[in-house]
Amino acid sequence: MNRELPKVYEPQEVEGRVYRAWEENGCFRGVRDPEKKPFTIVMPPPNVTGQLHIGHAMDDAIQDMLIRYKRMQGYAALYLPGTDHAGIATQIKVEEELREKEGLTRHDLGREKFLERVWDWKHKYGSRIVEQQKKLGVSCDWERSRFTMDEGLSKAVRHVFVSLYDKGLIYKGSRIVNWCPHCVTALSDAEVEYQDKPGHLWHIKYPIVGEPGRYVVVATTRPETMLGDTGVAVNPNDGRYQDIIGKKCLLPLMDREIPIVADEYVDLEFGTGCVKMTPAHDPNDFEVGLRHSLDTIRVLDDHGVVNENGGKYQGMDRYEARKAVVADLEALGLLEKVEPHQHNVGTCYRCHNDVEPIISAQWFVKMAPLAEEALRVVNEGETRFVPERFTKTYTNWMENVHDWCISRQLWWGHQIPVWYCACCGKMTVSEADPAQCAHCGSADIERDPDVLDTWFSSALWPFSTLGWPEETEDMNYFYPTDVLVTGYDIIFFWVSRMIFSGCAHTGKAPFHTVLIHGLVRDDKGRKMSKSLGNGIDPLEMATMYGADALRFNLITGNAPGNDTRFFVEKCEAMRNFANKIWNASRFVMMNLTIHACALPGKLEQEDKWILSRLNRVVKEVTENMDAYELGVASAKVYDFIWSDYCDWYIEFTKARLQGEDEEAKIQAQQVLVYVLTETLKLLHPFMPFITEEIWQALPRQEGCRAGFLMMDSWPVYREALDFPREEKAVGLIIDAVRAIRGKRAELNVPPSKRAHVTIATQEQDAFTQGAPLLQRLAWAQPGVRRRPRGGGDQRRDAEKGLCRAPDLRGADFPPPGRAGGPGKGAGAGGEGAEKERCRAGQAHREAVQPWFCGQGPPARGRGRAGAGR
RNA sequence: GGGAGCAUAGCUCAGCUGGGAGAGCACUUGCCUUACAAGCAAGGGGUCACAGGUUCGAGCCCUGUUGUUCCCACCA
Repeated sequence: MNRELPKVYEPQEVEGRVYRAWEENGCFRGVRDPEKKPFTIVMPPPNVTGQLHIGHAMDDAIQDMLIRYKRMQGYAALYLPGTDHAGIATQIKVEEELREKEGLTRHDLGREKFLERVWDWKHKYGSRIVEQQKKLGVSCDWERSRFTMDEGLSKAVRHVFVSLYDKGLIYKGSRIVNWCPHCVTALSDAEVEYQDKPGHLWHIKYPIVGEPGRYVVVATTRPETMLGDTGVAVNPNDGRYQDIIGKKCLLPLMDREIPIVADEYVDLEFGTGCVKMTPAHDPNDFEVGLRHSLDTIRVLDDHGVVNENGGKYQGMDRYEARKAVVADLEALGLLEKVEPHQHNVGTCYRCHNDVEPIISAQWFVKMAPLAEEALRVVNEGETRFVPERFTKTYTNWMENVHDWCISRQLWWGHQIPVWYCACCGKMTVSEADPAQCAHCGSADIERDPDVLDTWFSSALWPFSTLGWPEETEDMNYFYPTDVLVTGYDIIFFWVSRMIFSGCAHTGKAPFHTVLIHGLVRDDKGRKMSKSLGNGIDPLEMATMYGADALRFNLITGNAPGNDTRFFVEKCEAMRNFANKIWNASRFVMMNLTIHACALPGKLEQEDKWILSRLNRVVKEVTENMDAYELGVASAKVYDFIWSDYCDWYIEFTKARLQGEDEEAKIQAQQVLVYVLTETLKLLHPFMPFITEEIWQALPRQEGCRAGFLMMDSWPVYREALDFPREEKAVGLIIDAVRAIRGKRAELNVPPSKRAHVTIATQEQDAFTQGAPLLQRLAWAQPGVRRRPRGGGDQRRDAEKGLCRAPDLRGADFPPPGRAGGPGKGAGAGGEGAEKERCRAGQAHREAVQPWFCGQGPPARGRGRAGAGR
C-alpha cells in the first residue's frame, strides 16, 4: 500500500489523475442535506467566448479555497459555475470573424442566421474556459453549470422585466444616452470610461438678431454640435448679459434664429459665460432645453455621421464635420479664439471610441426605489463588504445612481419582451410570446428589436441559477448564497445590481458577504492588456509550476482588495514549497513501519511541542479563513510546514527513528503521520492536488483514513493539545542550538571540530526541562553514529558527517538541575570525537535567550572565556 | 470638485483588536548531509515617508504635510 513517491514533485501527471478521481467520485456535488448547513458560492460567470486569464484564476482560486474549506468543515457546499453570454463582447467577436472570413456583416446574414452563428460559436468555445478552470482544481458542481441564455435563466429575465414593468419600475423614454457610434448601441453610465484628453475650447461668435455687429461668444469643446443648437444660455445673475436675455441670435452656418435664455446651470466663471444649447447631444443642454422649451434637433446618426439636419455637412463623420465647421467659421470671421483645453471624454468600455451623447428612445430601470432597499441591506449589515472600505464605494454609487439604460441595439442577448401593435400603436409586455395585441386584439404586432444589457441577466445570477422564479428546493435550501467573490472593478456593473435585484425579486439580499479582491498586474505594476502583450497565461504557469503553486502564489502575501503583481519567481518559490512538502512526506513514508492513524499514548517533549504548535496553527488558520484572510492563513501553513515541521520536528524525530528503541520509533512515526495529515488538511484548500496525492499515497489501515482528503474533516483546535510548558522548553533548546551554530560559524569552527560550550540562561527551569531532548539529539546525529552504514567511507563520514543540518552532535548535557558547573555527568560524547560540553548555568545577562559562550578568542571577563578547542 | 488606497530591507509585499520589525526573491559565507541542492546552515541589510499628538509603550490610534495610485462627478 505504501506507494513510493518520486524525488521531485511533478504537478502535471498528478493533477490530471487527482482531478479525475475527484470528479468521478462526485466530490464536487452540491447536494441538499437536511443534516447539514448549506454554504453556497455562485461563481461570477466568465464570458462564454473568453479564455481564462490570470484575473479569473485568482477569482476562482479564492472561491475554491473558501468552498473547500467549508466543505471540509461539514457544510453542504455548493459551488455553482456558469458562463455569461456577454452581449457586446460576443457579438463583436462573431462579427469580426464574419467580416474577416466571409466579408459579411451581420446585416447581410439577417438576425436569425446571425444568431445561429453566435450559438455555433458558443457551442464551439463555451466549454473551453470550463476545461481551463478544471486544470486549476476548481471544485464546482459542474453538472449545475448554467448559461445566462439558458431557457430557465431567460425565463427569469422575462419574469423580472415584466414584473418591474408592472410595478412601473421599467419605462421607455427618449433621453440622452451614451451612444457608441462604433458598436452602434446605447450604453449604460457604467459602461462609459472617462479619459482626460487634450482638446480645444473654441470661442464662436453668434450674431445677435437685430443688432448688427453685436455677438454673443460661446465656448465649446465640440463645435460640430452647433449644427443642432437650438438656443444660447446665460446665467440669470450675470450682469454682462442682462440686456440680451430673451433676444435671439443667429446660428452661424445654419442661419437659424435661436433664443437666448437664462438658466442657473450656466457657470459665470467658465469660458465666456454664454453656453450654446444642443439639447439632442448633451445631457445638460437637454435638461435646460426642457426647462425653456427649446427644440431638439438631432444632427448625428447612429454611426456618428452628420444627418440630414446638418445641412451641407450631411454625410461627414463627427470628426470631419468638426474640422469643416471650424474652417468655415474661421472663414466667416466668427471664430474668436481657440484655446487648448483638457477635458474628460467618455469612451466606450468595449471599443474605447468616444461616446456620443445622443437623444434616443430607450428602456430604463427606475433606480431610486430599488436603491433604497439595496442601501438598507448594506447599511444594516445584512450584506457586508470585505474589506470594509468598499462599502463606501458601493453606497456612494448607490446613493447617486441614475436610471439604468437597459436596452441595447444588438442582436445577441435577451430580446426585450415587448410587442408593438401596428393597429393601435400600444405596447404589449408579456412573459410568454403573445399572439395578439393585449389592447386591440390585432395580430399585427411586432417585437421590440432591442436586447437587454448583459448585466440585466447577470443581476439575477445568484437566484436564476437556482431555478428562480420557480420555487425550487434548491432555492429554499441554498439561497441566499453566502459569499460573492469578485474584483473591485465590477462593483457597479454587477455587485450593486445583484444586490438590488435580489432584494427586489426574492426579498432577500443575495449573499451576506462580498469579498473583493484586486487586480493582478504584471511585474512592473501595469495592467495586463492585449495591446501591451504583457498578459500572463495562468495555464502556462500551471503547466510549468503546477496549479497548486499558481494558486498559492495568487493569494499569498497580499491583503484582500489590494492589487498584486505577478512574479514568475514567486511561482517558482511556491513550487519549491510544494516540493518541500513532497519530500517531507517521502521522509515520513520511508520511515513508516506501522499503519498509524492516532497519536501514541506517550509523548516526548518534542512531540508535545509540535502538537502544541500545530494546534495553534489550526486555530489561527481557521480564524483567518473565517475572516477571509487567505493570505495570512496560507502564510501560517507555509511557515508551520517549512519552519516547524521540516526544519525542526523531522530532525528531532531522527533521534528516535534511527535509534534502537522500537517503542520510541513507533511513537515518533505516529506523531509524524498525525501532524503530517493534519497539516495536509490545513493546506488542502490552497494546494488541493499535492495534498490529495500525498494523502492517497500514505499507507492506510482499515477504519482509518479512507476516501478523499477533500472530503475529510477540517482540523479542530483542541485544548488538550496545548502544551505551553513543552513549547517553551523546546523553544529554548532551539534557541540554544541556533546560538551554538551561529557562534560556530562566527568563529569559523570547522565542522570536524568539537567545541566546549557553556550555555547561560535566565530560563533555567524551562531550559533544563528540555535537556533530555538535547541529549537524545546528541546521540542521534550521524557524527556519533557508531559505524557508517552501507559501506560508506568511514573517514569521509568522520570528517564531513559533522556538518549535518542540526549540527548538534557531540553536545551533551549536564544533568538537569545542575547549575553552572561543568557537566560532570556528561558522559555521552561522540565516539572518538573530541568531547563537547555544554553547561547549563544561571547567567544574568540582559538577554532572555540563552546564548552561547564559546570557544575561541578573545577570552575575557565574566566567565565568557572560551574554553578553547 | 468629492471619495478611497498606498508610502516598512536592494526588489515585491505581509504585519489582524497598540508591546518580538517580518516573508519571498536578491546578496554574503559554509555545506552534494540517507526526505529535499527546487535543498541545509549561518549572516549582512530598515529613523516602518515627514511633523506633531494620545499612551508606560506607536509601523499600527488621532491631526497635519508631502509624494503616489485609483474610483466617482453633467462645468460647455
